[in-house]
Amino acid sequence: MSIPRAKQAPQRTRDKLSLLRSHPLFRDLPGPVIEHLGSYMRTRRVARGTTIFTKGDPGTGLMGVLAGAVKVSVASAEGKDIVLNTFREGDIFGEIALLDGRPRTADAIAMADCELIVIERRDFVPFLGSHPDVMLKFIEILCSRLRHTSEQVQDITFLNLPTRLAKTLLQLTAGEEGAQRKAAITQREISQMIGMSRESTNKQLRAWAKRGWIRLERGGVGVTAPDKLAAIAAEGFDAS
Amino acid sequence: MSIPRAKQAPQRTRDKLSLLRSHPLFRDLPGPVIEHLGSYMRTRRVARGTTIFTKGDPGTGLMGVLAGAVKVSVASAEGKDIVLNTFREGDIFGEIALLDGRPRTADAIAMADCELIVIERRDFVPFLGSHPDVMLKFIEILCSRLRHTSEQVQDITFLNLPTRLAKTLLQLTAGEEGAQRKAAITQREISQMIGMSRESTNKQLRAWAKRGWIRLERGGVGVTAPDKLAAIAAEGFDAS
DNA sequence: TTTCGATGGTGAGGCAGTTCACACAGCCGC
DNA sequence: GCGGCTGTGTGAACTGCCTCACCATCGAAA
Repeated sequence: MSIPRAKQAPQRTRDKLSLLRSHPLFRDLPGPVIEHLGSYMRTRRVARGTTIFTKGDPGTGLMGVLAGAVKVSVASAEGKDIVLNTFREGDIFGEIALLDGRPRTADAIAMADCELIVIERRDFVPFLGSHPDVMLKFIEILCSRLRHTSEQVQDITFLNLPTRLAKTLLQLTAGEEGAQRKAAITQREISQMIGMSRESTNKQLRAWAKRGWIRLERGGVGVTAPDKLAAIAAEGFDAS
Repeated sequence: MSIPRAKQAPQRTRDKLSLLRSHPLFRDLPGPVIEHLGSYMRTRRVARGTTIFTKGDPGTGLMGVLAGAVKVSVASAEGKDIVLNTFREGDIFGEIALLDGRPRTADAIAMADCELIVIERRDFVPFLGSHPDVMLKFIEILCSRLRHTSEQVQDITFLNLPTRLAKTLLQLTAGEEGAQRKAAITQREISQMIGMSRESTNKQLRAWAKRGWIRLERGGVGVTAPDKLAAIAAEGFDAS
């Protein structure tokens, strides 16, 4: 859980150089270096549902999200899926295969129509070698990913369905404080994020919708009583 | 799962400089640099059961295992524990708090009498800044940790008790090919590694002991039929 | 317009694993 | 050599969640 959520940003497609300049990884670099990096990047548009890369692929490079949302998930032999992480506008992903050169260990799938930037390993690794400050930034990213995945292990082993669901709904809709907090996501995807069956997830969502805590629509959830969900997420059970 | 297991090494306590020289992190460094590093390190002996650091502690530094074994675990509000990782002679741990300077997110506890080396963050970070090659090594370590924790998430969500237990037993006893493969570990600790109750774990262990696949003794398990366990770990169920 | 896949909704039944309540052995300290 | 603690062994009862088997609806493609 604890999906890193980008600050609410302009809806329109951003320029790739503007992503570089605003991203914590690169923003401290001198302008010419950023333009140099930009020349290595290419952009890629993918439609919702497209597989961006697959488990076992040689990890060709680093990806960045200019617009849209991406989920990184793995499938079991029995066809079940679990979502390991989600990424939105301004996030980067795929850095593990970039850094260690080993094959991808999960699939990346577009949750919405996306515009991505791609930078190849063969171009980036030499750059990295001569920029220890960027290496340090990557170390920070890896540490935060590790803390995140660790927390996921704890959530899965310690928390029950309502608690995990409440936590996830709050994270999905965080950053939309003033207005109606809502997220565009299917119930199946929610169930894969919390590692529970779609049916169980649906039943809990319905129960909350009946109490007026959330609003359900096709392909989306809106949180109307974040305080109630926060209480469940904190208490560890559904105190009604 | 997939606990990184150090190669079988001499039982006696190793010298701290010898750990540095043989560890992949440092072995490519010139001799004087290693001796310089060694001057920053201090060693610490802890008895089995000792808490080495606790969740929430300021992350003071990097730890290395000269002798013994350490588990990194977290406790839930209800008193349940889960083991996130285990470390043995030759391994290093605690690198996350070292690298990002944030508080520890888990407890480290000695599973046996240990001799550890400690290197403080304030000493190490400046060193790191001037040694990009060591930073790269840390990046590799972080990547492999991330792959490991990711696999743990998958194991917990996809696999059932017998499968996870078989996998863990094999990893615990790996590296002792020729002789009787055995590990010194309590059943409670095993149950915390696989995220199941002690009772359920005990029942499965007994069942296998009755079939002669493993041998149980107080504070230890010996695997006598690794092939059978490997079959269960692969098949995903207990085909008898 | 029809068809079809993806999404959402719902109940009955089952089972893997938990929880609880013990009992008993070894081992340590005093 | 006496407590007391840790580690282990076991059964009965309970339960959260899964599986299965549907149906309804929507949207896009044919």
